[in-house]
This record gives sequence, C-alpha cells and structure tokens, in this order.
Amino acid sequence: MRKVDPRKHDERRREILAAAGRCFSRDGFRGASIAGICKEANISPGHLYHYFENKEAIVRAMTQAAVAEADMQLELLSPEADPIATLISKIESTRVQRRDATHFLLFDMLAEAGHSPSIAKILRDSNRAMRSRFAAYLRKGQDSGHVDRTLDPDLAAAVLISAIDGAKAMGIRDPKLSQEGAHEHLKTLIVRFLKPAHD
Amino acid sequence: MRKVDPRKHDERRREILAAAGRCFSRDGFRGASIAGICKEANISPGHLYHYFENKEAIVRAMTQAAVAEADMQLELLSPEADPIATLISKIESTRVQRRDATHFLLFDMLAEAGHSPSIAKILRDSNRAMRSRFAAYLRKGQDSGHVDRTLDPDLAAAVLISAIDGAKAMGIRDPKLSQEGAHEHLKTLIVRFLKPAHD
Amino acid sequence: MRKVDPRKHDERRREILAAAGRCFSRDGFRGASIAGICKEANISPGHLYHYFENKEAIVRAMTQAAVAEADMQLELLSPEADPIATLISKIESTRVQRRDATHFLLFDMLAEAGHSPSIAKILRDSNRAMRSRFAAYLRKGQDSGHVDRTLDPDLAAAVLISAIDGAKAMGIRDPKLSQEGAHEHLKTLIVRFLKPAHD
Amino acid sequence: MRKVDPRKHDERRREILAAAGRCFSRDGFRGASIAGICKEANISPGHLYHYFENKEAIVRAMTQAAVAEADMQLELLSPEADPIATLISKIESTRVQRRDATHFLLFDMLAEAGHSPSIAKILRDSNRAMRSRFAAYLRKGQDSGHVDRTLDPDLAAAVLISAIDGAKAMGIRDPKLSQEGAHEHLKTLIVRFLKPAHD
DNA sequence: CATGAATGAGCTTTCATTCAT
DNA sequence: CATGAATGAAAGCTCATTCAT
Repeated sequence: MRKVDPRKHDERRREILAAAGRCFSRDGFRGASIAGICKEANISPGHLYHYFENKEAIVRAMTQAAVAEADMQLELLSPEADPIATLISKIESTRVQRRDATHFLLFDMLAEAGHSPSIAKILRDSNRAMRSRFAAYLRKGQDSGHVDRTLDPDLAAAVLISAIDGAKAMGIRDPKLSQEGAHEHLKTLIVRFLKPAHD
Repeated sequence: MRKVDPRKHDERRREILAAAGRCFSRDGFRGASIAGICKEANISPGHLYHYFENKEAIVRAMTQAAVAEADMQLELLSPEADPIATLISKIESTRVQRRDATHFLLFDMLAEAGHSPSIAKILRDSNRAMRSRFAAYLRKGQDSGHVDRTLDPDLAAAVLISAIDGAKAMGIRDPKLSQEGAHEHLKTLIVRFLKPAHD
Repeated sequence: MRKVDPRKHDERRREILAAAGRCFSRDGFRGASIAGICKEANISPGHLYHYFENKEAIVRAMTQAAVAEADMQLELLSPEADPIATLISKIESTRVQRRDATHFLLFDMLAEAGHSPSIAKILRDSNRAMRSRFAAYLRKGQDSGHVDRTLDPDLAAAVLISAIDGAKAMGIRDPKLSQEGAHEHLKTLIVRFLKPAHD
Repeated sequence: MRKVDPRKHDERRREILAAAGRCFSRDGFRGASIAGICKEANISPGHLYHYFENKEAIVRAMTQAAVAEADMQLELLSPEADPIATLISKIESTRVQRRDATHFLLFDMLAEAGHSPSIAKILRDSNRAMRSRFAAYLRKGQDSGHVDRTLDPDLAAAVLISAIDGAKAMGIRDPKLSQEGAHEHLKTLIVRFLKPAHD
C-alpha cells in the first residue's frame, strides 16, 4: 500500500546526477557512457532508467543543475556592497576555479546547444534568469551612482556574463598565463566598463 | 615507382577536412561519424585512412585548421588603422556570424581540450600565436598613443581574446538579444578598456 | 494462520488475465511486457508473481482461457435448431468481429505453438474438446437428416473448425473485401459441404 | 573505381534472408535475435546492417519472400487441367508439408499484421495478387463448365484462400488427425463448393 | 498481501577501423 | 589510388524476475 517515497527517490536522483557529473566532466556528454555512469553511481544500468528516461534526460538534468547552481552562486553574492566589487568577486571566483572540470562542462553545454534544442532552451532560460539578476545589480549600482547610467542594464548584463564565459575559456586556452596579471586586467576591463563619468 | 603527388595529396586532405568541418559543425566532434564524413567528401572509408590515421587525427587537423584560420583572419586586419578600431571590427565580425555553426565548433574544441591533451596543446599553441599577434597590435597602439600604456600588452591581449570567445557564447545563450545593442555595449567595453587617459 | 481466500485469489487472477489479454492483443505475446500488464491490471510487478509463476504461465493461462471461451461460445449455441444453421451463425459471429483484436491473438497462439510445446499441447487439447462438440452437433444433424450421412463427423468437424480459422485470416488478408459477399460464399461453402443428397 | 557488384550483394541478401528464415521459423519474428541470425548466416552483426536497415526490414523482406513464394507455387500449377483438380492439388501440398515450419511463419505474419502496418500491407497486396490468380482459374473453370457459374470468382477465391489458411491451422491444432481422412473431407468441401449443378 | 527498488543478461544498433581486391 | 565488404566491441536501452520492506 505504501507508495514511492519521493524523498528517497529525489536523493537517489541527485546521487546519480552527481556521478554523471563526474563522468561528464571527465569524458564529455557524448564521451561518457551509461555503463560508466552506473559504475560511478554503483547501480545497475536497468535501475538508472527508473530515475531518468534516457541519456538525454540526464544531460538535461545535469545542464539544468549546473546553470541553476551558477545562478544560485550569483544570488549568494552580498547585495549590500558596491555592485562593481560584487561582480568582480564573481569573476574572481572563476579565476580561482580556473581548472575546474565544470568549465569543460559549460563548453560541452554550449556545443551541445547546437545539436539539441532542449539543451539550447535550458541555456536560454537560465541565461534570462541570470541576466535579469545581473541587471538588477547594475540598476541598483546606477541608482547609487556606482555604475554608469548610460549603460542599458540588460545589455550590459549580457556582456558581463559573456565576459565570465570568456574568462573560463581563457583558463583553457592559456593555462599557464599569470593568474594574478590576467585577473588584474579582467578587473580593469570590468571596472572601466561600468564606472561612471567617462569624459 | 610512381610517387604520390604531394600537391594532390594535400588538396585531397583539405577537401576531406572541409567535408569533416561541415559534419563536425552539424553534429559535433563525437556526433559526426566517419561514414558521414566519407559521404560528405565523396570518398570511401578505406580511402579516408590514406589521409588520416584515425578520427582523432581528423579532429586534430580540424582544430588546427580552425584556429589557424582564426589567426589568419586576424592577420588580414589592416594594420594601418587605429588598433582599437581594428579590434572592434574583429568583434563585429563575430556578431555578424552570430549563429555561425563554427561557433559550436569552438566550444566543442574547448570541451574536447578537457579530455584530449593533444587538442589542449593545439589550443594552447594557437592561442600563444594569436595572443602575440594581438599583443603586437596593442603595443603599436600604445606607441601611437591610441592604447593605454599602463596595460600589459600580453595580458590585455588574452583578455580581449576571451572577450571574443565570450561574445560567441552570448550568441548561443541569448539568440534573441538585440544584436545592435549588444554590439554597442561590447564596443564600449573594448573602447573603455583600451582607451588611455583614465583618471 | 490467516489463509488465502481462494475465491478472491481466483478473481484477482482473472482480472490480471483480462488485463494481460488487452495487452497481448494490442502488442502480441512477445511484444507485451510484464510492466505493461501490471500497469493495465493496476498491480505491482512483484505482486503479479504471486499469481503467475512467470510470463509463460500467463501466456499459457491466456491461451487456455481464450480457447475455453471459444469452446464455451460453441456450447451456448442453441442445440435445438438445425445444426447447419447453428454452425453458420458461428461463422457469422466471426464475420461480425472481423477486425477483433482477439483474432490476432489466435494467430499468435498458432505461431507460439511452433516454439512452445506447452502452448501446442493446450491448443491440441482444446481442439479435441471443440472438435468433439462440433462432431456431436454433426451426428445429431445426421440423425435428423440435415447433414450428409457419408461424412465422418470427427473429420468434418475438424474441417469446419479450420474453416472458421480461415475466415479469421480472411479478415486480415483482405480487410476491404465485401463482408456480405464473403459471408454469403462462406455460407454456401458450409451448406454445400454438409447438405445431404449429393448425387 | 569499381562500384558495388549488385549481383553479389543480392546473393548475400538472399543468404541472410534464408538464415533469418530458419531462425524465424524456429523462434518466431520476435523471438529470433539479430545475433542468432548473424550466427546462422555466418556474418557479424555490423555487417548485417549493410544489407538490411533494421530488424523490421528483415521481417518485411522475409514476409514478402514468403508470400511471393506462395503465389509462385500457385502460378506453377498446371493451368490446363480441370481447375477443381488444380486447386485440390494445392490443398494437398499443404497437407503434405503439414508440419512445415513455414506454416508457423504464416501465423506469425498474420499476428504481426496486427502490430505492424507495413506487414499488414504486404499481406494485403500479396493476397490481392493470389486472389486474382485464383479467380482467373475459377473463371476459366466456369467457362469450361467445371465450376458453378453462380459463384462470384473473386469472393470464391477469397474463400478458397481462407480454406488453405485453415488447413494449415488444422495441422497445428490437430497434428495427429488422420491425414488422409482430413484431406478427403477437405477435398469434398472444395468439390462441393465449386461443382456446378446443385439442385 | 503488496510494493517498487534493484538486478543483469540480452536486445538492437552504431561505428571506428581493417583488408582483400 | 580507391573501393566497400567485413569486423567486433561497445553503445543505449528493455525487461523478466527477485527481494527487502
């Protein structure tokens, strides 16, 4: 009579997703195999399909989790401080995790968006959320005079997100680049972009 | 005793690579099949292996060709003009090709770099070349007073390359974003970053 | 010490069998899955195995039920009437249900008999029962002068059963065939076969 | 430069089909596995897919071959003779092959027609061909006075085909039935059905 | 009596790669 | 140079069946 315990079900799903995440960032979305994920998650292939309809569903859930996590990290940034400093600390965290395997995952997602409309949609939707959060920061900064009032908050936010993406690419293209130096220059880029009172 | 005509051999290789490029940008590195590439190139699978040792060799050559092409496009930019304008026109070309399938290829490469050291190396090497070319532009700009002298040309170049990568990601994350607006803001980002005389 | 109520147990079995019947006639013996049958019967897979040892047991029970049902329908035919009319009305019912999914089930059973000796035996046993019932009709008809006395009742019965099977096949081979016309001719076939006084 | 030799290709296809036929009549359409067919045909699984798009294509080709063969056998019957005798010899051949595995295949096809529209279509199309061939025989018989002129040739043909199907079912339902006796009665059925001059 | 989590063998299919011609 | 027949391992996925609860 007892039905599925949704709690346990969800926990298991998360466990599988975590295992999949390890496989995906090691081998890529396409390179990772169901068998590998099962081994990593210590379950049988048949059982995995109680939790996910198919591989694409795992990729989808993974992508969703990754972008949600990215958005959440942004939400956690202290909203009191100078928004410029806030955003820079965001960029900074990217620098620190420089060789983080999840960066590869991001590029896998961007590549996958080219072949999978559902992944593309997840990326678009999450991007809209992140962008409006960013834009809110910027608007607040404009109100307090920290951010150039001539910038369109939405478009500036899009540019800043793209700068973060670019920073992640930089870590791959140039792993030996002076981290402090690159960070300094990125910071300069952001500051000069946002700072008001350009003559 | 008839020897291979190296000229023809190279041309064939390029043809195959072009066919592979179409397949890769349509289906991704992993999603594209040797059979598909052969069909696209109008050769037999057996024959393809006269030109490439294995699939990874094609991916490698493809990556090399793509980054070389990117570098070459940079080389073609008129070296006379104001370097800032030059760089902006480079960004602009990214905007115009916004939904170009080759963008997905770039992200495939960046993702692949996570699993394949040889791809990672190609990316690193090509990046070093591009970066020094960019840096040369910047140095010239600094000499002529167009570019802020306090910037380190190498690091600034790395940041600019990352901005271009980010711009490509922007097209995927936000396909409906106002192109002109985003471009304006990107331009502003570059100009403010490079322009001298910040107080 | 609580014993199973055999009444309830049997009813449950019949319910499951009914559900299985729907699945089998939709997807075939091989195409239908235990999971599907469970969903159709609203029970869990584990529970199903309280009622049936394995899938083959379900197929067996199903086959048995189907042939028993066919025999029972025959039993219900009014034994008073002219046996020729009786048999024709039997053929008629086949015509009416022409596209009935249970027809496919019959052919599934006949095919399955080729790979499963136990199914073959069920078919044989049931056929013997039906045949003797048919034969009894014929004998009565011979006594009353409605049926040709030179026919061997048993063999004639076998031929008539095969004619009914054939009529079911006709519905599949030729779904658009004039139903009335085909029925008329089938009726003629039966009448001429059984009618006495051929010169 | 040499292209595929269509002769060899076709021969290989036929070989595979023959192997598949053995597997299918042993295990049924669904019960037979690609691996088993490959082993029977002495080829690798990958290679099989050079000749057939997928398993369904094999089933389709198999069905087509089987019904074409049935039609061809009919064509070979001597067209000179009394059409009734001709048709009876057709029924007779069914009796002789009584336990022929291809009979099971027929019922597999009829069952499969319930789930696969393409199989259903093949059956319909082949049936139309066979039926018109049968009907031509009957018409000729009517012209020569051997066959009852009141019968509609097309419908009578359909009824006769269904009688053959039924005869095949009889072999399965009743393998121990006196073959001669059953045959005698079947012959009687046919003769009385077709013979003219019923009073 | 009843659940559904869990298994693992087996399924169809794909694909990089080799090789005789 | 060029073909495409052939391989076989591995992929994603299904499913009958078992078992702890």
